[in-house]
Amino acid sequence: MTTTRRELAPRYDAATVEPAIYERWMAADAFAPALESPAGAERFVIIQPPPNVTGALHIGHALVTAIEDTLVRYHRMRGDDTLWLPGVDHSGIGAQFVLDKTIAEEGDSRASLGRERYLERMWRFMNETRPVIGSQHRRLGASVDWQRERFTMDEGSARAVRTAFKRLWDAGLVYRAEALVTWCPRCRTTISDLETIHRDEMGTLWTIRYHLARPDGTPDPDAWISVATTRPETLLGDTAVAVHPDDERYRDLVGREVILPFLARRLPIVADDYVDRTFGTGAVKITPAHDPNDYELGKRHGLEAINVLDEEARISAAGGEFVGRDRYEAREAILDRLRENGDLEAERPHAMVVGHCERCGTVVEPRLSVQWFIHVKPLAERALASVREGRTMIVPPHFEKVYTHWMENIHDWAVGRQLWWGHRIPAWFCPNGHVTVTDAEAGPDACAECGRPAAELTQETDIFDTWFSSGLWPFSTLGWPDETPDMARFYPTSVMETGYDILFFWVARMMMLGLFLTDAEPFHTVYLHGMIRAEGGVKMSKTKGNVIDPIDMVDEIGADALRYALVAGTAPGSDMRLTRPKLEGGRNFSNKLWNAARFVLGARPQPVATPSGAPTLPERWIRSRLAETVERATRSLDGLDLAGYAAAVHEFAWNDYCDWFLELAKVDLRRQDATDAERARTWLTAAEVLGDLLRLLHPLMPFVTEEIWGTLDVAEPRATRGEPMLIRSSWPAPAARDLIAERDLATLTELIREIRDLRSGMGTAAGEWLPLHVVAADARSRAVLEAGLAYLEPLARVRPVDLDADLGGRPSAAGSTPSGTFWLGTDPAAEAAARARAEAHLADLQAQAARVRDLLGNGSFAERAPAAVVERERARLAELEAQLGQLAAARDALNE
RNA sequence: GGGCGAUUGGCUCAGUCGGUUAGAGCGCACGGUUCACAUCCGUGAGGUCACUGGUUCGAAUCCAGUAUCGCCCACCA
Repeated sequence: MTTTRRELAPRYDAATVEPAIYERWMAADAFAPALESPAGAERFVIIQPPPNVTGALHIGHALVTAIEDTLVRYHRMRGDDTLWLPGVDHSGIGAQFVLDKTIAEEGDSRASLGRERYLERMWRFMNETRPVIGSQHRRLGASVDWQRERFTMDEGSARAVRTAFKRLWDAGLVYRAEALVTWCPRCRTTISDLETIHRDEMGTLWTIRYHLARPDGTPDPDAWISVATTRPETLLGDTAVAVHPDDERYRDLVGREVILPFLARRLPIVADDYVDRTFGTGAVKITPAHDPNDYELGKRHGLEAINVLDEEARISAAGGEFVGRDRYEAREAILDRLRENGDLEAERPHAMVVGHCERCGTVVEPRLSVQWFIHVKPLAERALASVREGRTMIVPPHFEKVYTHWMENIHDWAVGRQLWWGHRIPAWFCPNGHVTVTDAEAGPDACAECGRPAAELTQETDIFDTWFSSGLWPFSTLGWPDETPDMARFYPTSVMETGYDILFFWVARMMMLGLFLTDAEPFHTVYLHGMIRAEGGVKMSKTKGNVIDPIDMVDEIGADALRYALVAGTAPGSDMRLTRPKLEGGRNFSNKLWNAARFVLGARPQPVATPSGAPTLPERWIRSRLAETVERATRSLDGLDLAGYAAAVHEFAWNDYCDWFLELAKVDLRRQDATDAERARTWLTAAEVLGDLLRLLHPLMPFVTEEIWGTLDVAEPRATRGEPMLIRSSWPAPAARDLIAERDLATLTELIREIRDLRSGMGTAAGEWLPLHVVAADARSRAVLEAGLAYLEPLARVRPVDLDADLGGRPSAAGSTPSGTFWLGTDPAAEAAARARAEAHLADLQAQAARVRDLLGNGSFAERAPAAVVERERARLAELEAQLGQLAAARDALNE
């Protein structure tokens, strides 16, 4: 650690401070909840999406961390029983995708290694990549309970997965069936609809002639039916041609047969409503094994489904002469041959939607296979009711509609994946075709139906969709299915925070599985954040070179600055643009805090005397502003409005504390006539308010605030109330505001601002002292100005100040505030500018007064508007008229 | 083909229950060597709140429609 705890370096260096601070938190075991829940404490448990084990954290993870850590630190300071449990997801398909590429470089492949050695290799790979996520989380300041860290492939998760599946099975919610599923030929597994990305693409629509069969079974060269297709290679699997039953053109052909090219298969011509007469030729080739619609039609007409693609999308043995060729190669070959035969009637460009694998981008194929399904309707109904009836709230609320729409139209979940890395489905087959599902780690003792011994059973080779284990995360991490102390203490959880992009993948599954397995909503709030975009609102992508790496930013400007930039000015559920200036704004804010603290610590009287005397107006004022900020920050955080919280604290820190209070306090700390006791009181106020500011800001910017806190603690334990670490300190308590101090200080600052404005407009040199003449609006204002003379003079750069100015015979009053009018003694040249300004000001006030007068004169307004609103307008008019009176008097005096 | 969201100064975004003269940060202009900070200080300019119509004493805010952009969902060969 290079910084001492006694003083702050002239420049804030996040790169050295932040890691040292994290070490101190770890050493103090500051993240874990207490051993036992404190009596009377509320519970706050946040659920985070466990990042994929293989990756490095991207900017989206940094956003997750910023939001969640802010909430967690806030609740910890509030004294809630707070848990943030870290972990990583094994990411079945994603991990295999990455490992496959890695081992390919080593000259290996899935096939060359075999399942067992591949999995060994995977575990080795896991152990290499897993620590990366952890260390990056630490850099971002995540105050997670590392002792409870979990992994979706650990033993606890494995047990939860087996138990969950067994319970679903026992409840009759699991079935195994042949179905047409989406298949990725590169990942060589089934993927779900959600994992399929549909893109509009320009393809080709080919028109192909299928010749009618003659009685002897040979194709009739002169009679054919033309069908349109975008995937000619699938014709190898055709088992019919379909037309619309009412289509005059083909009425006579229904019931006859055509001969499939290359394979010479006889295909019936069937009639079905599904066919769109206006599309293509109005006749469709039917490939039940490779098209969802054809599959349905095939079932209606009892057609055979012939699979012509293997798992890598090469033509299978059923494809005759084309066997073994890649699907696109085969397509070209087939087209060439059709062309040669004169059976390719037409080809034209055709806009269509093509499905791609989310993971690898490969064009997916519908594929007929036997799959495990979860019957989700009953699960979805409960998940819907929970949200509809408000037991789980979604933030922002409009995502409830998205959630509802998806849940209402949900399809059964194909949970099996033909991969190796993941939880193997705990189902065993016996030679009699029976299925036995068990949650026992060792597998079943015997077939559940016929009693065949375990030795004769074989386990299912499919594994679970990664989201099945992720869907158990809120409770599997707490020890479920056992009734552990953690389950009792932390479940159901509080807030589940994630991006809206995985609402269906993850949130919906957690809701369904959580309700079914634990009979409780797994969390009471779903907080969805938006996506982070680059400049111009475009997606960040490596190819565009506009990716912001969070760890680079932490290195450069610090985690605090990054966190601030991510949280400030963002609304839940909407995308945000992260730009360089925004990040710099965060850095500047860290710097500002650092320097404010440097000032406060450097201004410490040596020694600090026992304070005495009544607090000054600025002291009362800053405490009142603090009280309001505490209220605003608390309300915002309780309402999950992180941007509101960030704005409240930023405004207080910069505008109230630095720009006004510290400048005013400098006057008191440096005045000659002050006693040590008074000076001590002012300084202590500065230190104590700084202490509370650090508390308020700590959830969002934990490092810089903790570092300053450490120094402040040494310099002034009263300011930290003896709480040695900020992370374990308490959230500021609500306090009463001092509205009189706020009004009185406004009297002073409004005048200062007006004078500065006038000086700036006149082009007065900044250092030049000008005489000030003031006519106070009332006795109270005059008293405030008199008492505040010592502040007024240096901050407005005016001297001497005449508080009892006489308007008669003086130059035009150049400015006015609600508490009075004033003019500056100036040279004649500047006076014209001042006068013009005064006239403009007067006109503005008159226009305002006229507007309010009109409003009040409108009978309907007085009658129908609420009394409070009317009253407010009346008061405003009175104030405007008072100011106008003063200004008019000043002008009259001049004109005489 | 459905659905959702957005549209507020040059840029990025706030704007509560409809109620003063619509705010902030960045950028811009002008001025600044005052002992916390130029990653700063002071001052200022800049907005028909996308458009049209309606409700209302009063609309950025509520309602209807239009336009543009974005996203999600969807089995048309």
